[in-house]
Amino acid sequence: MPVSKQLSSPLHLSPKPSLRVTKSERTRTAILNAALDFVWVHPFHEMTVSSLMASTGVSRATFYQYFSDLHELMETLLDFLQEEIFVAAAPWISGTGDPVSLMYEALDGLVRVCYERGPLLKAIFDSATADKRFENAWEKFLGGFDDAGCARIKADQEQGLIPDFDPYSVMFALNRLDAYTLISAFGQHPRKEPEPIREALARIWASSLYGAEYIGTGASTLNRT
Amino acid sequence: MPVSKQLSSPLHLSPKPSLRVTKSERTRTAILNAALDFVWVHPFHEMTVSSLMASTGVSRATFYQYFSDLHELMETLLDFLQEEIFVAAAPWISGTGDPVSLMYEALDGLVRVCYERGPLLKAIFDSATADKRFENAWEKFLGGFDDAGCARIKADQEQGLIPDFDPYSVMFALNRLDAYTLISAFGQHPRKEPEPIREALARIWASSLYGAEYIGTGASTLNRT
DNA sequence: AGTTAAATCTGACACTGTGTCAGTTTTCTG
DNA sequence: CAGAAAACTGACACAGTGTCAGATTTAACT
Repeated sequence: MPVSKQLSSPLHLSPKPSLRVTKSERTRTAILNAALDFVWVHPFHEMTVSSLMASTGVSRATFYQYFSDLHELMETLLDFLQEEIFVAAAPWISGTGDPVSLMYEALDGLVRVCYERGPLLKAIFDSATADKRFENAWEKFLGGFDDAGCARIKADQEQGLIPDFDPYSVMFALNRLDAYTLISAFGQHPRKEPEPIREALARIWASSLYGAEYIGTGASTLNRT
Repeated sequence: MPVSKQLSSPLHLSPKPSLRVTKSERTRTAILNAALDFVWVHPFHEMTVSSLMASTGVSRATFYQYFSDLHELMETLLDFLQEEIFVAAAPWISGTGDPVSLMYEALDGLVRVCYERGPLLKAIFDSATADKRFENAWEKFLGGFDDAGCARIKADQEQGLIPDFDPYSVMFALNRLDAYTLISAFGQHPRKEPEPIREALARIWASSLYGAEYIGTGASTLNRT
């Protein structure tokens, strides 16, 4: 019998550490954690309010006390993931120092977070295709990176580090590159190995922005888990 | 009153030109065309069998004589689009001559097709997220380009035209770059302008594969519509 | 500890959309 | 133009959604 590779279980949320933890807070967190567990194993389109609430012990109707529908639930999880991704990408977006090293650092962190959260990321992405409001939220999320990255390119262009081209459309494309590559690679079971993906993204970013001579400068920290 | 930019209407399918056009063929084509019309204007998740059949004049139950569900319908449209995309991408995949020019030519055709078919492409993509079988078909579609592009990279690496790196993961990433960039840019109303997108993709491909010195070599044919 | 208003939860209902089937109507072949 | 095959249909059972009036539980305050 082949030993199947065990998935690491998803990180759970815990209620805000206030003095009194009300029942309401506990229930809400239980629902969110049930959703995290669910999407780790099942594709988003199999998620129903019933299947979710079954694993919490409270009734289906209760779900609607906390979320207006499944998309609002997923939007909450996006907020949570967004935070982690912002932190990871921060170096290149707002850091100071050598832009090329900062870019490698940001990409490194981004790959790590997306690898850890792979199935969640994919579920969020999938749920965005079935709801107008959530799709807007997702596009705003990506759009934030378009604008921030665009600003960084302009700054580096003024310093002569990046050749002169339309920063917006290149940034638009590079962000979609990251998003869909990471979702494809890490949103499935089994996930692809992170290291080759990180190298491919780093190569493409480095050569497109700063030129071939910088390729391979960045050292991966992915292996010190 | 502001004049809203008119969308060009979607190209329709016609039944195979055989001697006798049976009623069955006509009905099937009518359903496919109704779907083309529908996704040009509405997002995929608003498509129901009823809404589709309403615009054909035949009853809802008839739909199931031709397709087992909406995803099978979309799979049929994918086959149709796939053909156009293969033709567009053929130069770089299997053409002979200067690889850099061939790459520009393929990218040029790809952008043109995806611009013309934008909303259809997006609808196909969206429907793939809600069905296991169709998701596999979509991944096989992209996977075909991964393999073909990979072979081209290897061939060009042996000729010293492309630096030595793991061809698979770079090709994986570049294909996801194209797919999601084109879907994002042209799957919405209004679509983005094709020319800046083409330039961004061409820049990224050229610098990642053949090096900075080739950027800008390719002349666009996008404007001779 | 006991009371009670507010917070939380629930069963039951109306609704939308799916996929199927027995039976009717239309097509078109010989 | 007869009749078998092809095409179509109304009606049904099912699965999932979102809502609401009322039941139950919580926890704040004597």
